[in-house]
Amino acid sequence: MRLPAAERRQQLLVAALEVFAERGFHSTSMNDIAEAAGVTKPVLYQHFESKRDLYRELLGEIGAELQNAVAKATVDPTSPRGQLEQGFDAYFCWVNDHRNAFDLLFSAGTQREADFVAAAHRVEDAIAEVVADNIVIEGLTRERRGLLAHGIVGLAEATCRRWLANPGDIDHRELAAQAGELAWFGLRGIRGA
Amino acid sequence: MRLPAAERRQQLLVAALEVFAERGFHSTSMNDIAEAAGVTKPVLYQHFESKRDLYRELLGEIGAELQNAVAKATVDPTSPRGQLEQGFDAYFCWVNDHRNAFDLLFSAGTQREADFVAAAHRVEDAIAEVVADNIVIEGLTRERRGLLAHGIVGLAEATCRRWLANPGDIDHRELAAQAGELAWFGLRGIRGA
DNA sequence: CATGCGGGTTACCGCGCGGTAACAACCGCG
DNA sequence: CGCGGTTGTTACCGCGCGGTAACCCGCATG
Repeated sequence: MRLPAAERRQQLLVAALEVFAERGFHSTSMNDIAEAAGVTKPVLYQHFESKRDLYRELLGEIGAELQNAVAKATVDPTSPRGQLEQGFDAYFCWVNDHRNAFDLLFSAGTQREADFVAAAHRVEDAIAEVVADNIVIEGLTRERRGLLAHGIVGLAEATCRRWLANPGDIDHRELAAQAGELAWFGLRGIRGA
Repeated sequence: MRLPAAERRQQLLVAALEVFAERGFHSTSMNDIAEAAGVTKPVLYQHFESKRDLYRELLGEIGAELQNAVAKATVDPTSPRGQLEQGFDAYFCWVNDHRNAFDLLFSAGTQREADFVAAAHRVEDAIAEVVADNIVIEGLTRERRGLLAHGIVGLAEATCRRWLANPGDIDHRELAAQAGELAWFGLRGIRGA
């Protein structure tokens, strides 16, 4: 069945996300994606310059979404601890609703392709920045704060992976509460230089 | 120059590690590795069944090393908090001495190749298990403990990545102290159900 | 009915890479 | 010296995949 360009493009992105997330970048051929979308290869090339281009576009969209979700959840002027927990919750919630996207960003073949890696890092950095802004400890190097923030972002990532990998269905709120506690009390314990 | 089989094999592993760590699995050809080792392709195939086989072997060796380093550092019967810090220190220290290996395990092309990913996960799981054993909080599900442990392992990983990515040369001990504090006080703050 | 255009398909190219077969040089040994 | 085994090399194959050229079809319009 034929579709107008805009819709087709969107559908291709959806299909590509699914296949890429499942099989990774390199193990996925353009044919695979086309087939998954019920069309043939050249159609893909009508909408995207190249395979890498398609992948990049996905990464960009997805990364912006996640970044946005976290940023939006943390501007709300509540207690610092609340901000932290809300941030985690937004993160986990988003992941819960976009597992494929999460896989694509942080598990699938995004690794080691220079520009891809850069895209994923940009997201992590952006989120870490938000976290870092909420770390208020006297006598701490900027660099040290950055390390802590990245550590916490990594904590969120790893927690997610374990969460998704295991069948035990824990609500993302409980998870956020736990991770939030861990991070919060951890940060409170840090002594400034 | 000609080498006895055992030595050549070892040298090939070293060369392969370097190239794989730099360019990732898929972007590295067998020719690249051979060239980096100063030989030609068929020599590689005299020592390793296939490209994947070579990669697997590297992952296995490296993973075991890291796992070992952490495990050895934590059997020492000191305070729980000391164990935690020593664990981190062993981790960071090992990474410091084997940056390529770390890259290969957790950053490079270990991507989405099912068995490769599994190898990396085995290492994380093993380390997380060690961590989990040291978490003694009443009223916590086994699953919850696992999540915390994986979170902490992820924290270590992410901290490392940020550490290596940035020029600022911080000593791995300082890093371990900081991460240890974060994790320790974080865990102390967790309330059992 | 002609016509033009947007959406799709078939069929193909070229290249790079994993992998191999066949051959060549070097060693120790009787 | 001749001889076997070990270490390397040159030259090749086949295939899969990214990417493309050329063609097709149906619809809206005058």
